[in-house]
Amino acid sequence: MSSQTLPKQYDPSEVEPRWLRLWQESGYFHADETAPSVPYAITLPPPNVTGSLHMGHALGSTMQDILIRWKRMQGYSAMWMPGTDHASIAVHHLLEKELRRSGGKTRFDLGRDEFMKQAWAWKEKSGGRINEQEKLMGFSLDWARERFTMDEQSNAAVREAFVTLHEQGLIYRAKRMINWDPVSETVVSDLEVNVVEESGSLWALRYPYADGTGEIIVETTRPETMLGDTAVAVHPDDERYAGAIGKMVVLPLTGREVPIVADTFVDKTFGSGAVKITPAHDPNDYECSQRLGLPILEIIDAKGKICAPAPAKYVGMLVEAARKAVVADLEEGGFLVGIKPHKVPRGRSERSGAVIEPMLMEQWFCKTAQLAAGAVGVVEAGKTKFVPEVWTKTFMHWMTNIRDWCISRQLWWGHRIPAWHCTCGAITVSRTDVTACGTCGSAEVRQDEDILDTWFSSALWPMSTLGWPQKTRALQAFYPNSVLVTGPDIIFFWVARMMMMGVHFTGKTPFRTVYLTAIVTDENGDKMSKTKGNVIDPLDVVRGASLEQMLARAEAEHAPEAAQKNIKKHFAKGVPPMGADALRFSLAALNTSGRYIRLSIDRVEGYRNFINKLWNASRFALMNLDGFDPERFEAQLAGPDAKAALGMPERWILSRLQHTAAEVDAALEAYRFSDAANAIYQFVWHELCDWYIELAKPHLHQPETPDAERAARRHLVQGVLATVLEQTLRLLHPFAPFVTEEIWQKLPKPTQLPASLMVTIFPRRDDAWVDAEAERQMKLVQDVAVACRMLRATYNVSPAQKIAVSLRTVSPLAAEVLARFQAPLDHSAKITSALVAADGAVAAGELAAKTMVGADVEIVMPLGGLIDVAAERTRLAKEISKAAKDVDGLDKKLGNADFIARAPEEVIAEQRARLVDERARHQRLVEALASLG
RNA sequence: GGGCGGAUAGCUCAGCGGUAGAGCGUCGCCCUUACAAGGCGGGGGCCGCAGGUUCGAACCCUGCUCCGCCCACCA
Repeated sequence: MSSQTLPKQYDPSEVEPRWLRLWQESGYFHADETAPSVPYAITLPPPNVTGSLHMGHALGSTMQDILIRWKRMQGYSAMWMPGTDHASIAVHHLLEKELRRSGGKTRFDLGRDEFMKQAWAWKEKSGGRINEQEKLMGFSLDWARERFTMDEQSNAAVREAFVTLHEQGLIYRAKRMINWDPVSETVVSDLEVNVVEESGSLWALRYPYADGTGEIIVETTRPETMLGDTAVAVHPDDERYAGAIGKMVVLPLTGREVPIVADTFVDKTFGSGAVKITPAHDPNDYECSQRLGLPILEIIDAKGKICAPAPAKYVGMLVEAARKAVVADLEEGGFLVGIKPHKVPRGRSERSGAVIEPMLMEQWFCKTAQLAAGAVGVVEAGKTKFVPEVWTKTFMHWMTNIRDWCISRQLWWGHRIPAWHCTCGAITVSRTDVTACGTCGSAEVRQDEDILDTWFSSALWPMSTLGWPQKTRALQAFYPNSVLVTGPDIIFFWVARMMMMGVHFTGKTPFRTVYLTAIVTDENGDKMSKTKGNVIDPLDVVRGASLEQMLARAEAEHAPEAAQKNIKKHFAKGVPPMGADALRFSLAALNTSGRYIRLSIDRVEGYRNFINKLWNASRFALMNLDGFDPERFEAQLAGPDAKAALGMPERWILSRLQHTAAEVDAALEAYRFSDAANAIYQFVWHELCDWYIELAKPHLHQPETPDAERAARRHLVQGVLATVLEQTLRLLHPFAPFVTEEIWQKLPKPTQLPASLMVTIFPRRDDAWVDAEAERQMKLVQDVAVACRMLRATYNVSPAQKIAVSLRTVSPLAAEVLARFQAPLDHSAKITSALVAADGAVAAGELAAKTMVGADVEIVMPLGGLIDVAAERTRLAKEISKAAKDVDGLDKKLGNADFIARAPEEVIAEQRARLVDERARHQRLVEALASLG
């Protein structure tokens, strides 16, 4: 088998497309529901078809792919379900923005059919782009199963769920106080409203008593709503107004008379202690009106404009304009008592940013109490676990305080509600399209104009993608999913609702574990946003982007001026191409248990360097594997004397590999992605590259004249290097699939292995190769080498210069190890060592730099004229003082009777041993100092 | 107003009862034929503050001070 050579630098742009194609064609991404192996399933949170993937998607999906690839390599039937979400209101918002920009039109100018046509076109474009991105990232999604939330199967699931819930009385229609978005002209759910405190004013108004005996002062942040007041409320215990309760006041500007009522919800200490009641446009006031049976006047319409029965003067004004007009008129009429600045909580639509208008409207609702109880139940029973665990509380708290869910929307892009209204007033809800009223039989029926909240279909997603409501084989195999990986920001929107629906319809939780990822921010901890111009686009990181390209794109997307400026600041030199592996590995390595991941190009660059390091280690291996026979080596390794035939460094690296495999496995099992990535990083860079490859070099070097023993040794070292590398590639493959596959394909290896790395078996720790003794010996060699290098560096010894060094030790064990590994040690530290059995006396004669390794080994490095006695004294004095401090501390601890009496025995023994070592070390350092004269 | 999380090296974070760690940055020396996207070495920490528990606390408990989230119908 001939070795192959690799270029000096890893070039992902050349490598990635090749394997993408091969994997696609291989069918490895597909998991069959009829396969005999144990199923492992993840449903990809379907990205919105609003644009392209952002870094949050890249993070979540990379973690999913790591899990899927890892489990696939462990032999599971690993299924990862792809798909996209129609994202009703988000798509509306985007399309309408486009309409406004290109001619000031609204969806109503276009009409329902034409709007839907455009929405579908948008979906095709955006969905295609998302697919493309997912493929480029190397995600091993089961493409044959790909779904969309508005496809046939999903539509069927939505209808089934809606009708069933309606039959069960869990979906109902009612007139309730809802959140109205006057810009999108639709109702939105409580979750889609963000309440922010904004600066506004508090107006004090004078309402005169109808009987002319006085007046009452009310304070409000929304004076325009006074047009719809139907009462003034005071607290029943408020003595100031004891006599006023029951009186009528004349409502200014309208002339209407409204009563003064008593209700305990009023806060006596706020303002005047009297509050105007506008039942139709304030949730508090509405509830008050219900308690007291007050009339309701709706004076704001769906467009956010004042309407009758408000006085004609104001009708047609937008809320903001009406406020100005009302205040002016009140002032003119002498009803305005005062204005002061006031912080007001203002609800804004999450999507459009419009100020939410609380309104009374007839809508469809989903009753949540019973559904929530089911979801809470599976969590309490431990059927679904949250990782990190802290989220359990957040989930439970919301679920136990949940309110009914408004599911209808006055939008077009989505699932139309399967309810038909008849002229007789009856509503027919049906799984199939209705042509005749279910009550009177009339053909005068028309389908409800509204559509369902996007999250209604999302809630069914883990089931509907597997064929529900049909009892399919896929559903049986892959439901419940093994894990859901998503962001904590959609626990309520999505996770909770999937659990409610899943438990309700199947009796089973949709997923055993919910793993919540961190939120990706920029390096300053600010959320990435296009308006801020701090977005790092995953594809830019993968393929690279020039500053010009980034600016051009921002311009095409109509990003604000400030964003352009920020892009110039953040990405002055653009983004260099890093490759998908570097990005994937970075995301894993940075994904600690924290709530945020601060990502920057610099950090990805560090991990790209790691990928390149592995590349070059492999390059070295391939350059030195000529003549290597994997079959022969495998047979040797399986033999009874295999271990004895290997050198200590070989046994050491194989032992370290076992630890690494165990660590990676354990970390992934616990969703500690950064620990898994870092274990591999540490092993590859600091064990395999820094030490093993260096120690292997002399053995790999071809002798001029053939020597049977050397050739045999060389073959063994080649075998260990190839094996360790091959196993490392397997460990790393879920994180960095491309580079590992590329190297693996070129590596000489036994012929019975499969055609792709992605279907090899994931390494597990093999205790037979764990070798504590080799690790102990290697540590001594490393420590001595490091100490020698330190002395060399301290005295600026040229790297080319070999130096004679005496290694003096009182320990026969250490002496034996050092003797055996003198050659590799000399090679690694660039020294010519001489072992000396120390007799306690310090070497006399020429001045030398000295240091200790542990308590046993004294390193004496004669440097001839190089040594600076004063500097050496300072350095040694520092070491001595540190040792003295350690000795002191240990002395004190062991002199403490309580410690001896109460601490565990092994701890005491450990401390005693340390004291002995530190004392000896200290003693010899002191002697070394003395020897300097 | 409730609830949750965080404060450890210059930066980003691990560690969560028994010798304070990593990555990046920084400083010094090196283009040593796998890799300068590299090698070798160094410096750098009252582990937020104050108490307590313990033989022993970065770690457990209490309080405080800052940051940051989430939830909530107060005019």
